[in-house]
Amino acid sequence: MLDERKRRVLQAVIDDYIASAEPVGSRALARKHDLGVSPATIRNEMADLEMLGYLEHIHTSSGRVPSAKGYRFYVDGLIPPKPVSDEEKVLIDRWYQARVKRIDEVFQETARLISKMTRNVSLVLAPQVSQAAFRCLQFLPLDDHRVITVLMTDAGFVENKILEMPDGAEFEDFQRMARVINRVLAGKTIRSISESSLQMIEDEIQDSGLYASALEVIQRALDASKKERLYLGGTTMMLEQPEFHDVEKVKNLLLVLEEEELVKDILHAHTGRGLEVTIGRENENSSIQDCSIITATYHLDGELLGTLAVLGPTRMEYSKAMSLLEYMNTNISEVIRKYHWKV
Amino acid sequence: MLDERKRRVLQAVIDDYIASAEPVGSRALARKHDLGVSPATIRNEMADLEMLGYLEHIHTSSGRVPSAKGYRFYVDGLIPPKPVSDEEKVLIDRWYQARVKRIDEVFQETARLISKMTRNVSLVLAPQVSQAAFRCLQFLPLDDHRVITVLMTDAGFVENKILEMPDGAEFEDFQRMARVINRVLAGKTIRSISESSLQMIEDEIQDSGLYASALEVIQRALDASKKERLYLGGTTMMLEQPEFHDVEKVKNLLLVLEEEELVKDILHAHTGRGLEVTIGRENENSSIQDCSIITATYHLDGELLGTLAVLGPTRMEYSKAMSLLEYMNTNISEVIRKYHWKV
DNA sequence: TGTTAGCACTCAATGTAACCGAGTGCTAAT
DNA sequence: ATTAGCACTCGGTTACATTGAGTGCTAACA
Repeated sequence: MLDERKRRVLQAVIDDYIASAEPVGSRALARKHDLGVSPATIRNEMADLEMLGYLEHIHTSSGRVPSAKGYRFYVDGLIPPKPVSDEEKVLIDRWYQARVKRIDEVFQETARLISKMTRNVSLVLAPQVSQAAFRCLQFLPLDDHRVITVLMTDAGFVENKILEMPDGAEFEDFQRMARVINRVLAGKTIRSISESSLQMIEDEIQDSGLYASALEVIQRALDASKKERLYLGGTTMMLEQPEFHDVEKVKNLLLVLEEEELVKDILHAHTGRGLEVTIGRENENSSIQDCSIITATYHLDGELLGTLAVLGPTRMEYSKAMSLLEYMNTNISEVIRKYHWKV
Repeated sequence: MLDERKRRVLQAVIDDYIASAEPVGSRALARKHDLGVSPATIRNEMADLEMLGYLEHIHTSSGRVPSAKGYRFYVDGLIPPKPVSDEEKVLIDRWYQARVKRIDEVFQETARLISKMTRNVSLVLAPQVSQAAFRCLQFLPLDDHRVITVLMTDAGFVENKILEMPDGAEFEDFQRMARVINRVLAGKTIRSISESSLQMIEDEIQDSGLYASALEVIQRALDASKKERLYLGGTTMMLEQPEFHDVEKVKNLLLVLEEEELVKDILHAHTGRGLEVTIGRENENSSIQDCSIITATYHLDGELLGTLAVLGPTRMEYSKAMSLLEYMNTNISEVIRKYHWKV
């Protein structure tokens, strides 16, 4: 374990580097933070820290830069508390109370706020619709051979999908089907709609001669609702970070972010209860190994609903991002509770 | 008017510059395009073209670059036809025929295809929902004091919005209202729902004591449907263009593109029937004055529905982008016709 | 008279050398 | 154990010469 002074030096180095994005040297360090020792001593300490793997050296005679291990130690223990400021809280709260919104706006704006305040990319994974309670399914005629299926849930999600009517089917049939479906599924969580529920529907519908297509229709409507939605924010902001002054890097990162499934996988890797920080190489995905991700999962009644995350260069303001995520987390949980989300 | 040879030289210069992004000189020009004259002659012609304002010179002794006027002349007359290749057509057609989709997916994918094939940013402005025919409005209870309003149109658009119930209102009241509304508005274009229609509804509802909130509720549901939707594609692609190797430029452009209203205004400036090309300084908006926009409007029964556009550096492949837009335009018109869009 | 070869000239880009300065590592003094 | 001092490193900057693609002009040419 590092002694007190080493820890202070390490913290000073990292704080400095996060603020300046430049390798930090002993003299500058002694000047800014008063550690009560001379640059020479700091040099010795830094050499030790490098031996131990917490700092890195590009070459002799350029300042030190934190290593992944250094950031890890920093995040796990040294990190200075940097609570969300009151003005920021006001800003956020005002927004959340502003007015009743469609639930997807809530997620979109949450992403926007997070990225605006951390100046990094933010990611918000919204709960699967399938975790909400089924409210009703309606069919509406679109034209002679197509119907619109509208699925509604407690949380205010409305999912719609165009279905082709099987040959010979009449819209009347769909309406009858809707009545059956709604009766059987009323109040159920979408996810919990199991084989047995579908079986019941099947049984009821069978006499009407619609059996063949009925299950498929429901299945497709439900499938559409299983998709988790991903909201991105601040892809522009990241251009302000010095590490993204290189267009190649920007392009790589943007390409990753465009792959929705890939991003979801990355987020799904973090399902722990509290905040999780993944630093540089710790990331599975090699194209973001010079980035860090902070994730926060939100829950209701102990059930995992979704994830908030900040993605930035390893040199990111961990403290700020972490406290902000924590704060937004409580906010979004609150909103979801208000919307009567059922699990 | 330029004589034949000048036109050929101008075209060669622009073609070359579009392909290479480098100022083009007389020697190289003579080598690649065989114009049948020596570099010296080409130099003379280029000097003339510069006099006339079609070409520009950063300084003595670097090749020529087309001026806005040069591009304009090129676009208006010289442009080599570069039809969409058969493979590309196959690719596009296959996609369009793939399966029945939600209409918003059609627009989103159209944007993606355009940007993918032009390697530039694409913009797709979808028709206002209000240009579609009203199909039905439904209220669904969300909780004690809120209802979900679902508005459906012929074209398969489903718009939903959460409304707060006025104090003392019962969900029953909303259902009665819905019946009235649906009867009165059936078959009307949403845009054409005028004061008189609303008046009729008002009259019918009045006795029920709901008058005060009824109009407002409908109005808000309709308002939500007035919004045109904008779909963007290929913001990543543009990073491949050499003019965007500078992060500052990228940032500026991305900032503009983030301002949805601004972008819509830019597109609204072009309502002409065919393709319109706006080159560099011709753009009103100063932050895109080193870009060109090509717009194509699509129509149904003579009525303007929406816009497809490509946004790229002034040095863009006009010919390709133009023919592609034209092709996509017929495609999307076709799709819309199939979807029974009513104006 | 229009075209072309030749040539002097220009200027961005590239390469090279010198220098500066922030920073280190080591040693010796405190 | 700490620190002052000093030699050394190396990226970054500046200055300067070189290169090469390109022009403009003039004179020769068809």
